Amino acid sequence: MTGKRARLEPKDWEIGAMSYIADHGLRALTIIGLANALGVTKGSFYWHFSGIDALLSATLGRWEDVFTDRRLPDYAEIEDPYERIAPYLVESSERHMPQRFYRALMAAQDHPLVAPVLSRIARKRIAFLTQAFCDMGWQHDAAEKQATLLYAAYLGLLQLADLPDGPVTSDAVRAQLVAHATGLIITSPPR
Amino acid sequence: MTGKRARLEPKDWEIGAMSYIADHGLRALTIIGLANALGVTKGSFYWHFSGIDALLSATLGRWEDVFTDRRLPDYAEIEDPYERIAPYLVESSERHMPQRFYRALMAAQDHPLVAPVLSRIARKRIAFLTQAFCDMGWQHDAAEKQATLLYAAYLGLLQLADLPDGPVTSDAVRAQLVAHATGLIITSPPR
DNA sequence: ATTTGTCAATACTCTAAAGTATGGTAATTT
DNA sequence: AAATTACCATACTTTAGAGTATTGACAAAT
Repeated sequence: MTGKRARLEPKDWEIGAMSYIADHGLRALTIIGLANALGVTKGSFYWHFSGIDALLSATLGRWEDVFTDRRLPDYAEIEDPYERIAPYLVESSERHMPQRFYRALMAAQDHPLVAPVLSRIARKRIAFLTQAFCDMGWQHDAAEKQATLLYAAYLGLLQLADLPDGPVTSDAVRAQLVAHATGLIITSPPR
Repeated sequence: MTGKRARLEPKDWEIGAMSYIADHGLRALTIIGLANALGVTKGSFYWHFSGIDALLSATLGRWEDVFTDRRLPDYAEIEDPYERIAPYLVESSERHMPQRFYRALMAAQDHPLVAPVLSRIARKRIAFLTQAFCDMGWQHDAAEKQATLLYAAYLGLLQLADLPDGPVTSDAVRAQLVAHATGLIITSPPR
């Protein structure tokens, strides 16, 4: 026990919602459940937010900002385009909060608040990858296809990775697979 | 109006559940909602099934049987391994009921009844693809990685394909992408 | 034609979670 | 120190959907 009663601001709810969604899925998010997880009651929630949609919007906004908009520029500064893409793909084999949260969003693609976010993110990232492939010598058109394919593989791996008892459950297999995919997809253009 | 009152058997509920899930997602499936869609009330439902889990199990079983267990043997008889795989990948760019249902299941990977089904399906299909790559001259180990990667790309494309306003929304783009992926992944082993 | 069995409609109860209203407590301000 | 503000708890109401019990209608069998 902390002895002190919890005292929250909107940010805390948004971050709490992220882990909650990452852990239990978006559809499992309830005000009461999250309030419990944060050690308060919903009386607190309605002080900060008008309803569950308001919380969701804020949470999605924060996530898009922190994990995409602020990250891509950093990556973009890496000179070697290969080094710029590779670590990105490696992430697909990890299962930390951001990946798990992303998976939860994909699982709720049909949600009206989620769909536009996912579309934007996909586009931003594919644009980023396309640029990298261009820097490796690909024609823009082919680079875009290559980037999209890479992104699709990334999504699929993410998917397979948290399938219990699935074909890529073990860490070793996932690592090998990422290496394989990297070698096959992240290459210079064929002559 | 048919004039005749609807008169259903379990099979009808299972098939109805498939399209309902394909259309609205698994978590949106409710007994009352499905009953309405079928033109009856839940009084009918509880005659045929003990509860929603019973319906789900039956539906998943039917789907696994019809769309995987009965289909792979047919494909397997095709001589040319390339021809055996390619049409399979093309399916990822379609959005008919089976694909949409599959997507809905992926979106509910965490559901206790769904997870094992998805794991089995993934394994069966990857095994099938692995065999095909072996027939193309790949070593078993590399063939398996290649198959898994192909399957991941397949899942990712499925995902991207029904993202509204996403990067692969148009039919033309999807077709091009499938062609691109086919050329890159479904090849003879490198010498 | 009567009976029996099969399937569906109606009318309940029960539960989880949303949302609201109000009162309570700690921190900050004055 | 008193008052104000910010935040939280409690006690409601409301709603959707699960599940149950009973009654009703049509079909098949006898």
